[in-house]
Amino acid sequence: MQHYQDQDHFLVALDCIIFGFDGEELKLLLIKRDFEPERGNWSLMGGFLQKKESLDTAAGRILNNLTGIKDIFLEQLHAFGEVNRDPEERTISIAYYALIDVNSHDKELVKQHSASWFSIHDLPELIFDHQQMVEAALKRLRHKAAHEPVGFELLPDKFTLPQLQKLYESIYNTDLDKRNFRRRVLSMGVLVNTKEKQKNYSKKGAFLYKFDEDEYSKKLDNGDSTVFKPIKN
Amino acid sequence: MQHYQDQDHFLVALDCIIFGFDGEELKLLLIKRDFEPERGNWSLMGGFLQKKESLDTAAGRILNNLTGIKDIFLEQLHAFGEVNRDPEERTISIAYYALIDVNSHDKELVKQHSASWFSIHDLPELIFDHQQMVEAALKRLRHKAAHEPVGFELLPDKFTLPQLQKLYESIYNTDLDKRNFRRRVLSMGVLVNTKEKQKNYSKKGAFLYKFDEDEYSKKLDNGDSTVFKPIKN
DNA sequence: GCAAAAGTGTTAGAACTACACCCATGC
DNA sequence: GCATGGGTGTAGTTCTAACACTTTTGC
Repeated sequence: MQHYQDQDHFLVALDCIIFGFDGEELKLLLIKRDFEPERGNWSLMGGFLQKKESLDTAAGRILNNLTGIKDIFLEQLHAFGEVNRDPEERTISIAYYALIDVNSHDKELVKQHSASWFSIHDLPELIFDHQQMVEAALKRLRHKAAHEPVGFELLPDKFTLPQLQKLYESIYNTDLDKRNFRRRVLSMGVLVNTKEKQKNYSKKGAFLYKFDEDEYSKKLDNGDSTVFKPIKN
Repeated sequence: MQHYQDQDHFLVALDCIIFGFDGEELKLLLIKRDFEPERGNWSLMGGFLQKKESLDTAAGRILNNLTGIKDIFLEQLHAFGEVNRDPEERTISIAYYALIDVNSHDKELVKQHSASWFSIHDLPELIFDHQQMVEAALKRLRHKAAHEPVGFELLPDKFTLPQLQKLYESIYNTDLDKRNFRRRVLSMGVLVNTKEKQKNYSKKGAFLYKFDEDEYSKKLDNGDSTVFKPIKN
C-alpha cells in the first residue's frame, strides 16, 4: 500500500523561541536574518535539520550557535507545516522554546548574528509564521509556569523572592500580592534560603534562595502532585 | 550562511493515536501493518505527508482513511525524530491524537485495514516508537480532559451523567464520587438536560444531556476561566 | 418484592483572597 | 531622619472531600 521510495521528501527546520528575563521584563531573543528570503528582517533563530541528528539535538545545536550555552531548558513546542509558510521552499518547521538566564549567554555570538532582546510586549514584525510561534510559546510558558517550577530557569542560580515575583508578574502581565505569593512559593518546600543577602538592588537587601531540584524530584517520586501549586488560577 | 538547496530532505509521516470509549473502557484503534518493515505487527494508523497538504490536513486525511469520519477532535501531539526510529529510512513523524465516539466509525474501512480496538490497559506490542507516542497521548489526554471539556468528544451527542463519569474514571483509572462529580460538571453550566431518558442500560433510566458548545464559548469569551474546573486535582 | 442503577445534601477541613504595618539600610 | 524596598499575619470566604439514603422500574 505505501512505499517509502515513492514519497515526497521535505526540508525540516527548527526554530527557537528564546525567552529571557532581565529583572524587569520577559524578553525574547531575535535575530536579523542574513540570507534570502526576508534578509534583514527580524526572525526567530532557526536552522535546518541534518541527516544524523535528532530533533532535540538539532534544536540544541541551533540554540548553542546563537547563545554559546548548553544544558538549558529547551522543549519542543509544536510542528508548523502550512504549505506556503516559507515562500522559498516548502519547509516543515518544528518550534522549540528555551528559557535562559539573560546574563548567561555569549554576547559575542549574539552580536555576530545581529541578535537582540525585545520586550515580549513590544516585538517587531516577524517573518513567516514566527509571530504565531511566539504566541503559542508564550501561551505554553504561561501554562507551564503555572503548573511546574520552570520559572527558575529564567533566573540565576541564586535569586531573591522579589525577583521571582517580578518574573511571574511579567510572565502573566499582572500584579501579585506579595504576602500570598511568598506564602505559596515557600509552602512548596522546594526553595532553600542560602542566608546570603543580595544588597545591590535595595538598601535592606533580600535573601537569596536556591531551587532545590533534588527535593523537588523526591517529592514528585513520592507521588506528591501538590508540590507545585498553580501560581495563576 | 544557510542555503536551502544544500540541505537534507526527509520523509515526513503522520501517526494517529485514536482514542475511543465504549461505555466501559478507554480504547485505542490499532492497525495490522500491511507493508514492510514490520508487516503484520500492530501499529498506529499512519501515512506520509504529501507535497500540497498541511500537517493538519494530512492527519485528517489519514484518520478519514481508516474511520470514514471527518470533523472530529484531532490535535497535534508531538514530533518524533530520533535518527533510527524507522529502520527503513529516516522519517520524522508528527503524531496526532483523535477522540471519537466509538460507534461512529465506518466498520467496513476498519475491517479492510485489519484494525481493531484495544483496551488502553491491555495493548499489544507496537512497532517503532509507537508505544512512546501512545504514552505521550494518554498523558496529554489526561491533562487536557482535566482542564477543558474534551470528554464529550468521546461520547455520542447525547449522553448520561453516569456515562460521563465512567469515561472520566477510565481516563484517570480511578473511582470518583458520584455526588461530587455531578455537582461539579453541572456547576459549569455547559450541560443541558434534554429531559429524554436513556432506558436501555438501567431500569430506572438516566437523563440524557448535551454539551452546550455555544454557552461554553460564550463563557470563554467573557473571560470566565472557571467554566471548566479540573476534574482531577 | 427485590435487585440494580439513578439521583440527591450536609458538614468539616483546607485553600484562597484581601488587606496594612514594621524593619533595615544607605543616603 | 527619611525614602526605599523587604518582610510578616489574620480573618472571611470559597472550595473540596467524605459520607448514606431514597427513588424508579423491570423482572
